[in-house]
Amino acid sequence: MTKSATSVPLENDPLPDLCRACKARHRGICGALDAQQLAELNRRSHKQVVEPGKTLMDAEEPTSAYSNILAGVVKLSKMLPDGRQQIVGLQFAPDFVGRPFSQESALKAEAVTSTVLCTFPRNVLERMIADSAGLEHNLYLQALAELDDARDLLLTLGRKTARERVATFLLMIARHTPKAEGTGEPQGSTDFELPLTRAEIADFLGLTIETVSRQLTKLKGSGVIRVEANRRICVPDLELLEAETGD
Amino acid sequence: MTKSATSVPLENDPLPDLCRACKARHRGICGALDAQQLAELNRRSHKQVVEPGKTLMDAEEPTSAYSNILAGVVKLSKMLPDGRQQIVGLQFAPDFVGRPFSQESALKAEAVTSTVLCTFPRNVLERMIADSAGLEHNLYLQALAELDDARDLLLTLGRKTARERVATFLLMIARHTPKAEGTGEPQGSTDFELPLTRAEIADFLGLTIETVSRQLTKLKGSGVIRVEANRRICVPDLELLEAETGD
DNA sequence: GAGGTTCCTTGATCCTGATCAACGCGGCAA
DNA sequence: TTGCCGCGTTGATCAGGATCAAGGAACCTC
Repeated sequence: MTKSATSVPLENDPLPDLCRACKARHRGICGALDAQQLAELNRRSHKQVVEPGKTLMDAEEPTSAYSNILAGVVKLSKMLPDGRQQIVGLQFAPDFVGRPFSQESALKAEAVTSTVLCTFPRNVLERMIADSAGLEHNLYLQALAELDDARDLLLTLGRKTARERVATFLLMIARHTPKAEGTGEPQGSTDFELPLTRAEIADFLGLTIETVSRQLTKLKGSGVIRVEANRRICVPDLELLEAETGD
Repeated sequence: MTKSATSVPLENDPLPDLCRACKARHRGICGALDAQQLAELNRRSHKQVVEPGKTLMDAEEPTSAYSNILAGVVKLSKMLPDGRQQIVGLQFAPDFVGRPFSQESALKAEAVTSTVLCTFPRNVLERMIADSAGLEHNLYLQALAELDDARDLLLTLGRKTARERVATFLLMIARHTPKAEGTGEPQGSTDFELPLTRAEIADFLGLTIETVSRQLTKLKGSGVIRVEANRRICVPDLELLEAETGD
């Protein structure tokens, strides 16, 4: 495993530039490849910027490509025939997006923020999986991590109150926002931008827009958060927020 | 992959008896092993019968063993500190139970019905994973299948009404109950036993016992199901039930 | 048979979050 | 400027499911 794999100075890094992000967490695909495979992957992949709201993958049409997220946020959602919608997962860099070994995924993947992707054809990846055990291992680790995420969310949707759900969501985003270092932020406090609209937060938490808005207002009233702009949240004390999550 | 792998007559099957179930679906571990590995696995594993309510795995203590389910139903659940509980997955034969590459799993696994397991030590499996790509592939496929299950459940918990949730659950169980052949059951009808108590169904669907009970009564009143005994359900027309699920 | 248990159902009432509705704000095009 | 939008907030009301409460049925053990 590449626990602390930043021993190679970036300038001399044999990794294709698209793939550096993958080394940070076990959720990208590049960490497991050897130099030759990386080179091929880089040759066959292309960098892509996707604007908010655009679809990367749809339940209707079979996916022909896979991607690694280099920057931005992607939502995975499911919809009922009558239009009710549920976001079943959020993915951040350097997550892998796509559904190996299956032509379609029953999921829709959409860019939430402006998103930078490293995209490559399905057959290239599948061949690489076939002859590189490490690659499949990395994908497996990511699937296990997504499974943990999904099950945490199940607990949230099945058993938490609206207030707890919103607090849980805020904490999740706070944890996905890299801590700006040396900014003199007091210990235990954070400041971050919500990548999702209220409607998306509602679809993630199984609530309505109005309820999300009201709970944010109440958390503000309790001094747990400050809402600086619509999207900008300040958490003076993370422990206070944690105490609101129910777990 | 072993799509229809029952070409070998069972009497002449080189598979250890514990592992035959694994061939049916991509959720067991044996399908991927060669004869020698199967022999070792069989030598190091033992068959185990677990009574309803007994714990196979707990969030508190690190798991030291993995299992394959040979018969019965296992529930995976999470609990909040105040006791609220959510079942986040149900596993049937020949699913694999355990959390590779992690000492603890944040989940509790309990037998729902009387369950037959094939259990083996963690280190044996992890060594086999290391030198058999096929094994990890099978585990990966199961993780992907569990992920799909979890996300279906997310949609159910986040966006469906109580009636739809109960219908969805019944249909899920119906589909996991092997169709008794040649019993002269009319086409499209099914008859099955609920493996879970009302309380467990409630914990699975994010509802209360009372709501589950009432919705079952209402579905009965609408002629969608008949409740023959507390646990025995008869679905005269599966399409009627499907129409109640919301999807 | 009495008494306990567990599991399930049903009724009455309450409350959280949904629904319906109005409005504020900022951006943007005509 | 005037209208839009899209996005978010707030208020009033409603309703679905939770909660509280009681009781029935099946199964123990004594």
